[in-house]
Amino acid sequence: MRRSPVAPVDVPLRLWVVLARAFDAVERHSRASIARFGLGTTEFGVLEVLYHKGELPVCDVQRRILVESSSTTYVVDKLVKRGLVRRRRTASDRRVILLTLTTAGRRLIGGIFPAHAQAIRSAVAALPARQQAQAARLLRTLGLGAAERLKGKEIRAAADGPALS
Amino acid sequence: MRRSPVAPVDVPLRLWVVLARAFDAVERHSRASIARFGLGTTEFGVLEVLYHKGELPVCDVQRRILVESSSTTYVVDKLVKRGLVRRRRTASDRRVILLTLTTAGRRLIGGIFPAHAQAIRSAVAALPARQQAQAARLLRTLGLGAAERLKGKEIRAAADGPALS
DNA sequence: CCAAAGTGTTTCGAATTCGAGATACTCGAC
DNA sequence: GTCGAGTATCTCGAATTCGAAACACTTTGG
Repeated sequence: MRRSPVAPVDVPLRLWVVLARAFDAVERHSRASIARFGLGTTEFGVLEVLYHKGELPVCDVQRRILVESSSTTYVVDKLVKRGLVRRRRTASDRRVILLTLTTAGRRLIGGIFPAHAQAIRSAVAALPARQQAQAARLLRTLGLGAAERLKGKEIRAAADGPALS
Repeated sequence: MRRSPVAPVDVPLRLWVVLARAFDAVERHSRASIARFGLGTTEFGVLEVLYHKGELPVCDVQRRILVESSSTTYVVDKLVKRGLVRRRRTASDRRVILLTLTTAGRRLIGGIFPAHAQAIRSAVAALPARQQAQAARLLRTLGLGAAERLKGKEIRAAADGPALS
């Protein structure tokens, strides 16, 4: 009677699977929490970043909410139309557009955020605090490493692609 | 001179942020790896599940690829049109539709999978094997717990919603 | 056997996201 | 200064995803 009838399980692949599943499950909590207030995930993301970091260029916001630039424009447009966010030009660099919360926007996110934070706490509560911190450390390393390798690949692809085709 | 000028950082929120970032970074590797072969993430997901598990009902496939049922129909349709997957009815339960790879589908995914697995290994290589296993354990607990709490909430919402409105 | 509740799959329309490519601007090398 | 590469933002069309609801079938409990 063998212990492992098929394969000794590929650890990296297993990590990727459980990472995706964990993200999905927690994201559903997050989504549900946010949906209560009539916002989408990325809309909430924009408001939250501006709430905690203050006025920021679109590109900085984009990096934090993990969607492409064209999607960011779309989301910001909606928030501007709803009177929650304002666009403003800078003198220092005329390419960038700064985003700020309006008073209404600040009031909205300020009222929502605590409940949302609570929802996230409950979502990850299967791990005790100590293990949450440990998981966070490991995930940070994992994420930074993956992002780093990604940058390398992009550069290689950009150099190879046009040159070799 | 204080150690922590602002806040002592909320561990659950930080965990959620690094989880999302790690997922995003690894997912980009995965996406890029899969795109080389002219497939989308979910298309690949369907092929891979069928490759490793054999013939399966649509609903089983759906649970594993983490998209809603309507999206599953959409993706399976595309794969059927491309001649990679076949739909088949069962006598035992006439509601379910079984999915299988065609010969072409099996050949395709069989040729692709090793390279993809390699891409994933490289994506998560920032963590040594020991820590990968540790992260996988923590994420498994986290994901299962979050999914569990989610089920509870849905039931509560279904009971509350219609009754109280 | 029947009704009601539950499950598996699909349809449809709307919302979101992406990718490629414009546009406008900055910066560094020459 | 000016050319070219790089950056910030936006536009547009296409692909993907979702949610709600329809439909077909099965199961459960009288």
